[in-house]
Amino acid sequence: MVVAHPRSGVSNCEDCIVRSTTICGAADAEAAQELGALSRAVSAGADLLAQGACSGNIYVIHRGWACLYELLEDGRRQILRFLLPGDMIGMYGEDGGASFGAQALTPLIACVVPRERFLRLARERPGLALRMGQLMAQQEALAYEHLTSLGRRTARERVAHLLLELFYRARTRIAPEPGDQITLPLTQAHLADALGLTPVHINRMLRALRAEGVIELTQRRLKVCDPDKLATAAGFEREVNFPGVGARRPLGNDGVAQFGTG
Amino acid sequence: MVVAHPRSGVSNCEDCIVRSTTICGAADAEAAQELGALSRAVSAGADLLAQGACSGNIYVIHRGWACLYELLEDGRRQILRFLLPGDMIGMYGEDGGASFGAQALTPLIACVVPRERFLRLARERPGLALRMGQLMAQQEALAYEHLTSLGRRTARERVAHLLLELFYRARTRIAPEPGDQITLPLTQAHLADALGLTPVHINRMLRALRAEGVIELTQRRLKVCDPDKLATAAGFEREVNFPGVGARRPLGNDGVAQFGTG
DNA sequence: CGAAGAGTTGATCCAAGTCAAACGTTGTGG
DNA sequence: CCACAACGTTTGACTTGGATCAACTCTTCG
Repeated sequence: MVVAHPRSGVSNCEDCIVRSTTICGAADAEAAQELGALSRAVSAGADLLAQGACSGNIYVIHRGWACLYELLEDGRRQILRFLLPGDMIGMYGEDGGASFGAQALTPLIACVVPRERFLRLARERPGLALRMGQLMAQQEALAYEHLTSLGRRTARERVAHLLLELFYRARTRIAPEPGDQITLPLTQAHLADALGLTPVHINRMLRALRAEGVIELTQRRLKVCDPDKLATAAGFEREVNFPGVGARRPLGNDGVAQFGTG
Repeated sequence: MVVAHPRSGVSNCEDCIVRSTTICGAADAEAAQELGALSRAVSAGADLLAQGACSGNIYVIHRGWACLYELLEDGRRQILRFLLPGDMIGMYGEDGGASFGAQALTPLIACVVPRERFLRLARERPGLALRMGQLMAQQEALAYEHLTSLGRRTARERVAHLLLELFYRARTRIAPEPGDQITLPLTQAHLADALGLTPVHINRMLRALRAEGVIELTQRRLKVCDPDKLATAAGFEREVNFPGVGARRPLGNDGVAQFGTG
């Protein structure tokens, strides 16, 4: 259920760990205050934004995971993007209702910015508008990378590619955890809906990667045991390159420490 | 081959038929002049922008068709987007080379805007920056629609969906032709690379649609004989809805005249 | 005319889907 | 604290949509 946050607005924009990576990084103090003025808490599994709804808002993820999805009329679902802290949705107009929905995957806190308010701020601050364009360009590149996966990569490559991307993104957006692990709050059905496969087939690909000692994945935790093998399985032959994540590093070093520092 | 346009800049921005639909629509006279100052002609089949190149430019298609693509290391190709007059590429940074390439499908004229010049203009003109964000949001929505096709639609649905989208987009971007036809300068191999299928299978789907009297497609001309059947084949059950194209119309009227006038 | 590219067709194969049945985990309420 | 329900994962047997392979034909254009 959607619940009003006990106190409107996130507690403290100055301490926000994703501020520099998101739209607020380009906002002066006054604008930042307006952007962070409202927030909403959503429980895991509930919709932050229902497909077809007219919310009139932009949402910036503050804490937790969500996914952007499209539902077809017969119930098939495509997950378009996983949303991490700092990610933004709602820039696309909603005449006739939002084309895409967003569902919380964990308990979620999102900053709520009425679209009109954002436009007013941005009309006076070119830096804000440009920053938004830059973020959208990153999203677009990420969407294209995803598109290539669905169109031209095998099931195994898709799974490896997505795990690598999520591992990398989570490391840069969420306070790092001890060891080369991340919390991955997704079911195999989520991976299936993101990758255009069935949960059964996702399961087989994951088991294979586990059997080969490439990853460990249990109880919502992902550990990348062999980053190079995972990159190879994802189809990277020379270097790891994630347009839209801002990540590019040569292959050939072992260990995981390089991730997030390039 | 890439050839310098005989006279730098397109002949006349005032007469540009896509001006209002693209970035230039938000530009004052001075900015418009700077945006249209340089252009480049590219012959059919040549790259406007090679994947991996560092051009430092934004390109706005002025005349002709192109496609944005990603090439995998083993030669597999994914077409990410078909570019029509008014479409823009190159907003995403190119540190280490462009992640995606763009190839002309017909003789092409594109306006060339050095990225630094655009940023300078946009820093002084919030309207320009906002317009860019709006266009990118449209592109993003279109990319998501494409993503859903590759992930969750059958081959037949994908083909019908893409034809409908291209038919609709071409009608709004290119001077309309007599009859319910458009020029579609694509080979079946292009459709295959866009839809994640093989040319052989594209051929079978097209033949089926032709045999059912839904479309006619010969010699680079597409005629939509039965728009409702095509919409149904694309998976639309109630209304045609193209996020990112700005098109939404109810099903149930015959004829094609409604397209492009909504 | 002849060569290269694009479209067409049939035969066969295989990656991923479907179906079905356990088995594990998690959370909840009695 | 246990029992049970709901949900997620695993596994095997079988099917299928689309790929692959291999001709052959039709256009286009120099």
